[in-house]
Amino acid sequence: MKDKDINQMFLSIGIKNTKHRRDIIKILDASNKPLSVEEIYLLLKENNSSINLSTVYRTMEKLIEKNIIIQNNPFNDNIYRYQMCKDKHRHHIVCIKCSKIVEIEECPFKDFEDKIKKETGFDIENHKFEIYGYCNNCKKNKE
Amino acid sequence: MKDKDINQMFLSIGIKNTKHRRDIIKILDASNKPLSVEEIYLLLKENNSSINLSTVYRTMEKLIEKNIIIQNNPFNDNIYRYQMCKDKHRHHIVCIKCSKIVEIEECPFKDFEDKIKKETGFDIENHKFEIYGYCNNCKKNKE
DNA sequence: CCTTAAATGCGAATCGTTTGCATTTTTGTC
DNA sequence: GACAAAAATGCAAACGATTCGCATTTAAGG
Repeated sequence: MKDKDINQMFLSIGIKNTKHRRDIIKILDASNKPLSVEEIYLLLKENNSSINLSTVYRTMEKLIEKNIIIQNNPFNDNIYRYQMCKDKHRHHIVCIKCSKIVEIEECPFKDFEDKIKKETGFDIENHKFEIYGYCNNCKKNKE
Repeated sequence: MKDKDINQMFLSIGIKNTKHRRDIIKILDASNKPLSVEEIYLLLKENNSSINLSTVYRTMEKLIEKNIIIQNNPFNDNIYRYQMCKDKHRHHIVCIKCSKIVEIEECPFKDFEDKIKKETGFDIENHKFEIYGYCNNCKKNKE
């Protein structure tokens, strides 16, 4: 994501444009998997950008509120992970052993949502799907 | 679940048969939704069964290890919830406002899992699916 | 430049969960 | 039943991800 686009984004959602926020957006945008606050914090440090953990947390909160990112459920470790809301709705598969995360091409739940809506009467807003297994490397020695 | 069956279960999985554990199994078995440790703890108290929170936590751990129960992902509150491994694989829909939980009849992901397996090369072990919306009562005033 | 509101850093607090350790209970054997 | 060994429990303290209060700094707009 280019600086110009990032500036434009902050302007359009009406939040202040700070270096920390630009850096965080770049990191999330460049990542091919959801990142935890800790991971973002460490990546920022590597890039010589000194930042406080609470600031990362507060930025996540703000970006969720503005629908720029979404918060994923913890896998099994009680740690939230975050990813950009891309145009396309995405799911991921997670390796139980090495925690490798791979994006899944398609989301097959639209039809299912309609069905559930009829069955339960709920107005459906969102869903989360996570799938677990052993990746190519780890499946040889599942231990 | 009857006492006889519970005793038999503890015997067959090789863990000690204590009143606390029997009580917890009964509560989980009777519940139509996943329960948190806190909820189990309070239900036990109501039934005049004094127990320590850590004991509930340790019982959960043991029952997961023996594949008697499964641990669900936190919804949005960072609290784990637990449910019996019934013969049938289940999912739930959660009301965003009042947290009401309703069981969904069917799990449509078997075919999808096969597809993902081919695409990614993962050996798939498990999946978790959660769906969110407003229940019949709450959808009138979403606020 | 100057003002105001928002963002940040820092440290302390929160809260669900885990752990160490002493005590109690279960289980199997005599 | 009594006994020994292993497992389970209670209790209090520790842990760790996240949140919060508050003083300071920074961005945005006139």
